[in-house]
Amino acid sequence: MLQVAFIRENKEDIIARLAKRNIDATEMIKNAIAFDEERKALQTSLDNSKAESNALSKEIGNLFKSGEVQKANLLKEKTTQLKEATKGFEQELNDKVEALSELLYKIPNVPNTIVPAGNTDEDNEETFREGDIPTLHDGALPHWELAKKYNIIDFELGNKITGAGFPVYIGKGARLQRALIAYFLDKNTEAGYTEYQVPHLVNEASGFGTGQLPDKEGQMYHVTLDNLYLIPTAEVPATNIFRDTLLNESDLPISITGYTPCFRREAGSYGAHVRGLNRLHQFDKVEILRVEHPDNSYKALDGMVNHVKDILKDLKLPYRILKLCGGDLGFTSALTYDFEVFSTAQDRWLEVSSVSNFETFQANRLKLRFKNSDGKNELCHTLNGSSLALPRILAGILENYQTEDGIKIPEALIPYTGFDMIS
RNA sequence: GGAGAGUUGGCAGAGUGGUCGAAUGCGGCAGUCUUGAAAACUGUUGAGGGUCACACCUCCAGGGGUUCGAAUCCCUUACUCUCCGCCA
Repeated sequence: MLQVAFIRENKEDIIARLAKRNIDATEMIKNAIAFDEERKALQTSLDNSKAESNALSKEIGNLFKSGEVQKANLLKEKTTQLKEATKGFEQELNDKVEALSELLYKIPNVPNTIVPAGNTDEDNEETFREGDIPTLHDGALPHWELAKKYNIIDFELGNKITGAGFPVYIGKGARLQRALIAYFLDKNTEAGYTEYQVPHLVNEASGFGTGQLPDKEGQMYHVTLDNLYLIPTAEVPATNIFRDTLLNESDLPISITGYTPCFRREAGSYGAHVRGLNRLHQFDKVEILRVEHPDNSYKALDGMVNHVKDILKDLKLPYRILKLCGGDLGFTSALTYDFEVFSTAQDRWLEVSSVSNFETFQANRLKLRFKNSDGKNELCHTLNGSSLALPRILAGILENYQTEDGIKIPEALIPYTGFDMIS
């Protein structure tokens, strides 16, 4: 969420930049500032009322000590009236604060100036493309057919055990999953990210910390008996490591990586676009996350983009990078690059990674700060990205590496799979 | 599941009704010494609101209550730990 002080000082600029998301924030911004003014006024009234009570209490204490009980009792009566007033102000203030934060929760992050305008994914700007799109043999299959043909993923079995969107990986398919996870984690740790294993269920406070709650709770599976949520991404537990923390400047930057399964309730659309591995309720992902000094966060974003590029290059998958337009940008992000791998047999691009800079948007809600060189507490910048999400990478490999004799394994993965062919 | 103890500043940890925003240690910052660093010594150092700056207000897990006055007493919720039980 945005800081009120920031809104107050950059009103026009914020409205102009939010327009890139195709929202007219004029009213919200105006209200936020007005609510804050009102909040301040109420706070002052309350403070004055409390200051008076405090002074009286002190006086009463002294009177009791010096034995002037009658005088003390007189003052006591006065405090009773003050209490009423204080309570009233308190109530009003609470209401105002709540109204303000509800409003703030609804204002998305301000897009970076380089974010292209646009409404949908059509308007995203391609910034990079690499890798050759292979020419497949006649009768090349989409990955769900390949999965069946070689008996490496069983979608129907998942239906039986749980429901749609919970595939079962079998034999070399399962081994390939495990190989990808290990490979990604190795690549990330080699690049300086510290590996973490985090819980797959989080409490309510964590859900609030990263903004899944209060609005998007429908997207998470909820364990009502214990009031815990299954994580939709490792970003939630990993980011909440830093909830309510005050770092030293020398602690920055922090780079962590972790593998988790991800659980998403979202039903999504139907048809070919959600077939097979394209969209699942449970999938595996390796995440990278950074906590940065504000001056360095965009450099860090570039670093993360380059890192993901290296991996895709290493896997020899044809991919492109998109700079997301305002309309496609996530609520909390200031700038996002999406990575898409070309799925040759489906003849479409599949999103495999999304790398974002949230600037202070997450940190503000998390209360993640560092002590800067002036000794002042300042919000950190947070960034994260997938490095990488498994299902669509798997789909990309299956489809792009298929031959008439079977599916070849990318060279970089062979040390992890222990085999070079699925046939 | 049963019984008990606890939750205090960046961290550890004292504090049982007014003199407590809170001892002490560690850490951080600044300085002395040193070619430089370490060590040692000296000073300084919680957060938020508010103000031009002060004043002032709030915060001792969250919420509520008692009281003129609460870190301190009471209720409640969450969490942590110990012992017992169960168990991978």
